[in-house]
Amino acid sequence: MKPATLESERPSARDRILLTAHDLFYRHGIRATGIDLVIAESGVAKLTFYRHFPSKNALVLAVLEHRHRHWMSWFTDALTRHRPRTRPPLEALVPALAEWFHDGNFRGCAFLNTMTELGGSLPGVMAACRLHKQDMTAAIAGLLPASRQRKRQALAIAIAVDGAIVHTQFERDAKASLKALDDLLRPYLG
Amino acid sequence: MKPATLESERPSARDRILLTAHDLFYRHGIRATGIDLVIAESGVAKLTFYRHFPSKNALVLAVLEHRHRHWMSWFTDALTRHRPRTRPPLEALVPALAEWFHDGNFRGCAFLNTMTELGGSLPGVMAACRLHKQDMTAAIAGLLPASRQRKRQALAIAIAVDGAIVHTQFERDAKASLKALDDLLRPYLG
DNA sequence: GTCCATGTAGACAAATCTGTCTACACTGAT
DNA sequence: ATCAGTGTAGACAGATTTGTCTACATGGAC
Repeated sequence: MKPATLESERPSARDRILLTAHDLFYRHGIRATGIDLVIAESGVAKLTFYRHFPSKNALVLAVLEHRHRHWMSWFTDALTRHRPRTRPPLEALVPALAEWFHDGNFRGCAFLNTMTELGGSLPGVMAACRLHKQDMTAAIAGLLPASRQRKRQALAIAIAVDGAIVHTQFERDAKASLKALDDLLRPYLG
Repeated sequence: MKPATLESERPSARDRILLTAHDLFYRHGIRATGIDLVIAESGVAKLTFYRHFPSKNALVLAVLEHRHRHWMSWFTDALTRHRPRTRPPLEALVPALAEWFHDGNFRGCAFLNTMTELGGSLPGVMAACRLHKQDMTAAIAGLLPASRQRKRQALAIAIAVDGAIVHTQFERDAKASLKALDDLLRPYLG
């Protein structure tokens, strides 16, 4: 996952804020990350920050939106990269996730994390999280053969994936999680 | 899940603090819950609080310990209550979880929530979370027939359960989660 | 009776966090 | 040349949070 911006020029102030916040929020959590730190790390003045984002909450929502675009484009790309020629496309799922789980910066699903941190308190977070999971599930459904049970199967698989994500997050053992996920997926591989 | 204390007498100051904190932390998150609120809600003086718990962090760890005991005793009890006479014991799992998921106060796994909120920052939280999941997995293993793959199967099932927990948490649709979990478990039911 | 553990009420210090405000500099378009 | 937009630096207000401290009450053990 992620180069984020390959452009060689220095990104605009807004982008620097967004990317810095994305990193800090993901790494340390949102409530644990003060605005002042985001501002210092992105090398921007306080007034500049507040010109682009009216509040920390607005920044949080913008970061989630950015994260969603970024993650989904990585995910669909990884799925096509690992797509096997002859065998069922679903086999791409575990290798794709393996890329992510083995990334040194992996800290679970940003949407699940954000939701547990401030799901109830910041309106919009819940919706963003649902949208994200919905799109992830749809991408998984795209790997399954058309059938009357496709949606149902995709949901079960998405739930297994979420389990593997959180398990990797606290157990720090990507290999074991992936093997277990593979076990759970076996019946769906035809 | 839970009556917590059936004793008719007023619980001790320490217990009131512990139970109040448990509720508030679980419902609104830990960082979102100030010490002052815990103190006010448990009807205790500030000094009394600090005589029992040297800091908020100590309270957090005590609450997790309490939660672990409480949850595990509910879990094993629910599993035996739903144990079918003639069919495989694993069939008790979904009905047991259904009790929890349908509880109006359900807000996901307290350990996963706490870990995402302050896993890195408060030493001890990570360990408590691992211990909890380890014990949960062991309880699940107890439902499986002895075999060389029992541990491996229990891990896969525990991951599916965690997925169902978080899915219920953000989608608020216990029925769908439980059906999907049932799908995932089918191969393990013999 | 005295002492100690345990309790209540609430003021207070110190840190931290969000958001506002003043003052100034650079750049490109008109 | 001027002006609007965007930027920097940093002081400041106001709220909130954790944890300490003083002063006092009660009830059981010895």
